[in-house]
Amino acid sequence: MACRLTLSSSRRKWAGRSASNGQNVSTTPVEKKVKRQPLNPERIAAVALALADKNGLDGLSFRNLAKALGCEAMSLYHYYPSKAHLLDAMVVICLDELVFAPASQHWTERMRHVAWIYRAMALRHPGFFPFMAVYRMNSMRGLAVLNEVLKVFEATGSDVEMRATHFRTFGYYLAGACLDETIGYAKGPSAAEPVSGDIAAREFPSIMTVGKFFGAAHHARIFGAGLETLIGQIERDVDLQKSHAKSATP
Amino acid sequence: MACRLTLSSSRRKWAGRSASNGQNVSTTPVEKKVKRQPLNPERIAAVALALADKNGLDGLSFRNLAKALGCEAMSLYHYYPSKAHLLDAMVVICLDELVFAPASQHWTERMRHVAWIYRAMALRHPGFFPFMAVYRMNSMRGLAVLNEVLKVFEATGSDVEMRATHFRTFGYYLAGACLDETIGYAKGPSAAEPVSGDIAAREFPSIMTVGKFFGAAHHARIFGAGLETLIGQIERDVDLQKSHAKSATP
DNA sequence: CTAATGACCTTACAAAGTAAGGCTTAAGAG
DNA sequence: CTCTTAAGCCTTACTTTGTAAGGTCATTAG
Repeated sequence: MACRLTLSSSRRKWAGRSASNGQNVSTTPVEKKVKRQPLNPERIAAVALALADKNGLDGLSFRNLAKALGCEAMSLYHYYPSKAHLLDAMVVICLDELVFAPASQHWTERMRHVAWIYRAMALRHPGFFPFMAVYRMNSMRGLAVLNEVLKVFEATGSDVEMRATHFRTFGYYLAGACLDETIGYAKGPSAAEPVSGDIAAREFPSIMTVGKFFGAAHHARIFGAGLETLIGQIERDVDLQKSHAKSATP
Repeated sequence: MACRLTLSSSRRKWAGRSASNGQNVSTTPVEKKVKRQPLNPERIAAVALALADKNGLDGLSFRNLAKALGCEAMSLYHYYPSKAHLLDAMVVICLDELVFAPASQHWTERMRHVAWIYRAMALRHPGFFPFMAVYRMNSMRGLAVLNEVLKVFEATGSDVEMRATHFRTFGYYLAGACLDETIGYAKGPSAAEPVSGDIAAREFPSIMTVGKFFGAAHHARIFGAGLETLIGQIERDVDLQKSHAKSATP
């Protein structure tokens, strides 16, 4: 109930204020509009996404974001009622980057396309993707994407259970692969001794042996290998089911 | 620099103190040791893990944890220098639950075993696993686990590049599947309109159709399906490579 | 000119991690 | 039996976070 602000911090705040948007004050109208673009939801979310990708999710606070936008933290609440809503908007930006192949293409091609554009999206947002991977896609936009992908699996002509199964295993693989490829970026809270190369070489020879194929140069090839395995299996399953159906109704 | 504490909050704190551990004070020695087990790193990490699994990662703060342990937040710093270190210890608990199959078994069986015990571990810790999935396994214990799994892939007899590839795709799948199965638990920060069933049925018919196979009852079967696809591919690749090697040196 | 509206800001607070250091108690030294 | 010491736990305080409540100021409507 009593005094809460120290004089020093209070003074610092005012100093910052008068320096940062001096162009609003009527005195000394030099430097008319240094950066004072008006705010809007799109710009906020876009800058937030860029910030998250650069500094990781932990580097994205309302105050940091406001600084990047040239405004105050509370101003953002005029456009997003909470941080969760902002994060949702950032997810939407990412999801909107997913442009699917036309239905005229063969489903194997469409499936490949889904996988590669999803991965490309993840790699474009390495700092933010780990959040997306844990994001429940039960929003309007999220479900729309899932629905679109499911249409590709419908195009295989398999029955409901089979395409549900294929869809999920496909999704598991995509999420896991993209997560793994982006995890290095967003340095999460791990304080553990990042084991030195010397020790690793002595203690973990199996890791050392395969180590040279773990670099980024091999990521795309490995991703493709797993992907083709899954698509190949789907093809075989679909063909088998179709031949069964044919023999059942001769 | 001036006064910072309000009298009211200060008074509340003291009231809480004298009430909570009255057994330490020499007055009224009723209720000798209600719950005052001494702290130790193992107990702290175990309780933290239980707490994270119950309330999700966001429900795990030093203050909450201290309350669950019957001590004060700062006491935990006597055993863990930071929250990151505590999280590392929790990861170690989870990793220690992974007991691998003996090397005498066929590699296909060992691979299946790895997959199923990993999934079991994830499902035992649904609230914490999403953290693990994003955790960089470059700690001593993490690398030890990876090394152990790699030994299984060495047992296939394939060359270095091939087993690196198989290992990674296998890991992608595992991580993605387990993450997906545990995401529902840890309700992350999504404020988005959780679309109502009515709307979903109208707007997303493809999702509705497969919806009944998305329940937990189908999780194990679907996980197994993808797993067998991958193992089957690995078998085929390995056999092919071996036959090539044989024909090259007749 | 006045009033209202929209856009942005200030202040304040609770909860989080944690730095600095104080109290308490039990074990050993004299 | 007293004194010292240190382990174990705690208080206080500071910073950073999200955000509630409400203020300010300019632009536009009446």
